[in-house]
Amino acid sequence: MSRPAENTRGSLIKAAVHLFAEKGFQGASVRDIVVKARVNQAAINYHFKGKDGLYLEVLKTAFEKLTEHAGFDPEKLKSLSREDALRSFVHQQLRPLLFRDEMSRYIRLFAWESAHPSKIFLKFMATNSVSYLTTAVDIVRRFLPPGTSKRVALSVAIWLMGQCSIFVRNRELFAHEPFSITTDEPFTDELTELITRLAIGGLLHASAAA
Amino acid sequence: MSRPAENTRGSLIKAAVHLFAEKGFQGASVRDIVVKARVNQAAINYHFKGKDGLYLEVLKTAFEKLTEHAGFDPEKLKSLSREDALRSFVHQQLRPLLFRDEMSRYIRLFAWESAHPSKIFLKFMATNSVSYLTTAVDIVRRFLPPGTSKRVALSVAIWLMGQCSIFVRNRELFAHEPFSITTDEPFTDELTELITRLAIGGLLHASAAA
DNA sequence: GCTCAGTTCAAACGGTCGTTTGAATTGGAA
DNA sequence: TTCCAATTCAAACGACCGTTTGAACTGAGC
Repeated sequence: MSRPAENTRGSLIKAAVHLFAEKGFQGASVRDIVVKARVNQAAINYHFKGKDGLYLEVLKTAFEKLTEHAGFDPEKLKSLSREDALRSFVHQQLRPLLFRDEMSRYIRLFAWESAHPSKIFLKFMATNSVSYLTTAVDIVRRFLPPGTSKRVALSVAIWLMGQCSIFVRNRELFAHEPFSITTDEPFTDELTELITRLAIGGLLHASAAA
Repeated sequence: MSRPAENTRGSLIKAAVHLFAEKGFQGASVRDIVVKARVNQAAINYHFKGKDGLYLEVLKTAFEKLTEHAGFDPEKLKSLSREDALRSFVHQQLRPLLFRDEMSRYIRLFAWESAHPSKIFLKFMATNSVSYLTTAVDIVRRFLPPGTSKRVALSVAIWLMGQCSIFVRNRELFAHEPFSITTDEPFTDELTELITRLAIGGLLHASAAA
């Protein structure tokens, strides 16, 4: 295998990340991508067996980078108190706020999918999202009563992630009027504390009521 | 002008609302729309000067209906207890989960826009998102200490909306493996109660700590 | 030198897209 | 009834889509 082959693959993925993030899967044509990547038209089909294959590879890259930057260790969380584990989780969820450029492109990729997920994305999520989710479920279960159903625990885990994701997802919108929220490190730390406190309160309250 | 002309316009808009909401602007073809509306292929160009013109009209309709229906009455919320006001707000936010009424379809139209906002949509958000947000701020302020800063109150309001929006935004994703959450009416009601309880707990806890 | 996978390339394929065309149809006004 | 503008219609247009093709090129191994 010659070296240029890897170059072609790499530049195709890089160009595809940019264009899929900007225009979505349907909006970015293979011709747009090969022009940006400076490779031949047929390269996508040769290296990735079609546009779908390239997209799958892009999703893999995005997920890897996101989890890598989030970088939480499920084992480490278990050694912490439930409050500290929750705080650590929230902090990691909010970390993309600090990495503006590359990370926001990956988040944007997933934003496209949430409205109408493609089959590729669904297949991908079915296998790859489990670790994220089980971590969240494990944390909230330490606050919930022992008998709490799977469905409720799952809902609460999603509830927890929603409190963080809205800030991450709409970071650009909130940066402008009338919100004017600048997501620098002090704000992120402050927000981590705020959300952690709010979430713990909710969990304890719901737990006591049940 | 004859009567059938208005029928054609109306059924085109109605069909377009359905298909744009379901598939997005790019995903819904003019052929899909005219088939669903049971009109001729050329009707869109005759009545709306193209697919863009139809989309503009659809967005206008959605804007009108949403602002006119407004979701809820801020005055009415003030007459309720703070707990009931919160529950009402949460319930309203979760309404799109049921995907039954036309209002949910309009909200879904905007979900598509959030990934790749058009200029029309951005102008709309600048003027209309404020009312939603101030409503949320008003509600959370009834739980927070009197001296709470504007910035914190705003963050808490966003926090509250995030808990609901994650379910709405990712409804379709959560419907599949490994989540398998079917958002029927019983579940939505249950979720309303759950989120309300969690949110109230968080607000009281944060309030007491401050 | 020659061989031969691996890789790149220009060109074309069949299909769908949004839009245009020009004739046929409709229904109220003269 | 005749007229005429508004509307509907079947058919086609050109552009773009993802993909395929077969030949040309590349470079390590013999």
